[in-house]
Amino acid sequence: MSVTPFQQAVYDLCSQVPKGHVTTYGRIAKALDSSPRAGNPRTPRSQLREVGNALRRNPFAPRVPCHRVIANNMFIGGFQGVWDLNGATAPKKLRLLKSEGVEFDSRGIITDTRKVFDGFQVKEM
DNA sequence: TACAAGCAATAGT
DNA sequence: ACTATTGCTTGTA
Repeated sequence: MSVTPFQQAVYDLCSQVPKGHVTTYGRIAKALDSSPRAGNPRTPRSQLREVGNALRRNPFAPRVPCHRVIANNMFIGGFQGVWDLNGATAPKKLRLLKSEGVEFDSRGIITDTRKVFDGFQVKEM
């Protein structure tokens, strides 16, 4: 499958998240909203799904730090399409993030919300 | 090529 | 706490 422009934008934004930081779906959606394409009125709500969709497919599996994307409610979120801390992939995501300096509590909530990255540079298309 | 269904969520009520 | 939302991606006919 080929990569769509939307996915490129999403992955680019994901790549902008520095090591040891995380971001949220809302932030990405908002960043995308800052570089709208004419004639495409969209709302952050719809973009959330698009972002999640793109990341879930994740054609750039380990190349894109999709594990640095968490939910806006500070929940770590899912991984590889599985939204379950007891799943097979979530612990992996937790360990990955922890190795980068981002810690979560036993419920999967980030302990240091200051590590949420919010300085996306919107790339012009 | 065309159509239909689904989605790692969020905001508002 | 629950419900509604909304555009893009993916898969199949």
